[in-house]
Amino acid sequence: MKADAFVKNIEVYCGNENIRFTDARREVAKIIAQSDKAIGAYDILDQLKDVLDNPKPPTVYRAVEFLVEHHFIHKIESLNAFVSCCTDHRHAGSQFLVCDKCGRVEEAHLCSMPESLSKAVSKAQFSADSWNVEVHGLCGSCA
Amino acid sequence: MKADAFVKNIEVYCGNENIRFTDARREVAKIIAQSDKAIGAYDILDQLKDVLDNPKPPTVYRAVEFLVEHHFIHKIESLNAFVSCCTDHRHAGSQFLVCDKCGRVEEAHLCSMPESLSKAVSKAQFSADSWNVEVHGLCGSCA
DNA sequence: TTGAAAATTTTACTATATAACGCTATAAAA
DNA sequence: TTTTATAGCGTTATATAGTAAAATTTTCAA
Repeated sequence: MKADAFVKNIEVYCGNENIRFTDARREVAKIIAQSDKAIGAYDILDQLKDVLDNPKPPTVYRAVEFLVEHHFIHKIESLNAFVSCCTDHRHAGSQFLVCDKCGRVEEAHLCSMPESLSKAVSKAQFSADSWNVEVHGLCGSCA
Repeated sequence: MKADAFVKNIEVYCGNENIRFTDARREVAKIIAQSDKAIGAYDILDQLKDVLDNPKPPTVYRAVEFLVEHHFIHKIESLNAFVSCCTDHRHAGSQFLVCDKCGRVEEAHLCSMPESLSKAVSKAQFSADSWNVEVHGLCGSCA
């Protein structure tokens, strides 16, 4: 099961790094990994109520903050929702293909910032820390 | 003055297209153009109170919806805020450089989707309608 | 001058996100 | 083992962002 492997992976990471993997973090991670779409904080909260005692918004937001910081999940800004990150790599950049019909989100994996973009960045004398692309449209199954 | 020219431009457009340029639309456009940063809906609302009689959130949201639809402003998703669009072109894609220090937003102007990205999109058999890039970092003056 | 279309106003509400504060658990040092 | 520092949590309250729906007004053309 995908979600279990995902959680296991975080567990190992936290063990190595001496970071605490608390119940709230574990359950939120699991909920996000189990969802086949990007999932919003309050939907996470609803599901969290089944496994934790009376969780409140900050419980969710703290957990997602943790998971984002450590690159286990991403926030899709145009949806105010979260997806699990399937791969391991640390990246300054992320790219998502968001299907406006079925809601599924696929992550692209560009190794580096596209040249036309990095040119524009340096032309503007801008120093980039992170970059995020969100492409909206229709996925293969919905097109 | 930049904001005046901006408003004038919309006025002309609306004249040509037979679209109404109401007070709310005009004032919201002016407020956004006058701001040197991306500005949120409720900050717009605050300023709007000085020039309109008791405006409420829907007043702002309708106006920005109009301005976004007609490509006069953009929404910066990672900030939940709006910037005026300096150029005229219709684009399926937009790119922003957001300074995390001073808050200024610069728009890049890629003519087309970067090749590495469009490759990833077609590889995923995805049909793209629109794409948006938000680069965070430090601008030239703040670096 | 009236009627259809477009836009607005208003009220109320839903959704998203964070501040603040005190308490608890854990880890690390003494 | 006790102390101490810190990370994390629970709780309350509230801030910020965004929308639904219905009544009303404005506009413009027939």
